[in-house]
Amino acid sequence: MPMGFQETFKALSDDVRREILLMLRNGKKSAGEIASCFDMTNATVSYHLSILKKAGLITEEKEKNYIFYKLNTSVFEDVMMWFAQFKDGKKSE
Amino acid sequence: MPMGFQETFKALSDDVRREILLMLRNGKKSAGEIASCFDMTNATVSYHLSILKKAGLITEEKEKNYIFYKLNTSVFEDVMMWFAQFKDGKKSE
DNA sequence: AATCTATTTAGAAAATTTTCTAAATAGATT
DNA sequence: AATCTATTTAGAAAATTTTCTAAATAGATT
Repeated sequence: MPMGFQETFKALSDDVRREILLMLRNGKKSAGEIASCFDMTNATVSYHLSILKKAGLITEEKEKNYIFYKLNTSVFEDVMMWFAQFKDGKKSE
Repeated sequence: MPMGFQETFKALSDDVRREILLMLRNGKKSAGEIASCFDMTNATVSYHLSILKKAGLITEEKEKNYIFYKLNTSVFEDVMMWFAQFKDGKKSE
């Protein structure tokens, strides 16, 4: 689903979106719960959620008329891998 | 020096800048050497270098009339730490 | 079926980022 | 001292991102 690193790193480059990710560490939260933590409209938070979703960092789950979001840890692993290239990278290159 | 994560993640969110970082894995390179790998003006690459420098991801070193850039691995460690928060984060929180 | 509740989508304005051209800087060479 | 070489800075244009308001969607309740 995620188009690649460009999209994922762009998603990670915003304070609000990183805050959302931290917020989801201990389990899923609805769009409304997430939005209530910020001083911006629900529409704007929804925009940020869509960016995180496109980047593959979160997934959604509909229940009643709520939409719950939760972390997709596998993409975090991928980003970690990218950083691993800088750990004593001299050997393989 | 780096103002914090916002700046560092913003710096990492651009393809050109991530490419520069990869390019510096096997040692320092001058601004000109770096610029020659891209299809953009030296001035533009200089702009990207300044963003990476402000983010603390690279440092510069003047020699003759060249300016050499190299990775500052300690800031990479810091970013890795941020990601570590998502690794089985349930216990401590 | 009408209404309510939670959320997203569309479209526009504001803010930020990226890129360029032209000029500036600064050390090295003639 | 004049010039050359490598690089950056300034300022503007173009592109992208963030935010808002208003309207749309869709499932739940009355």
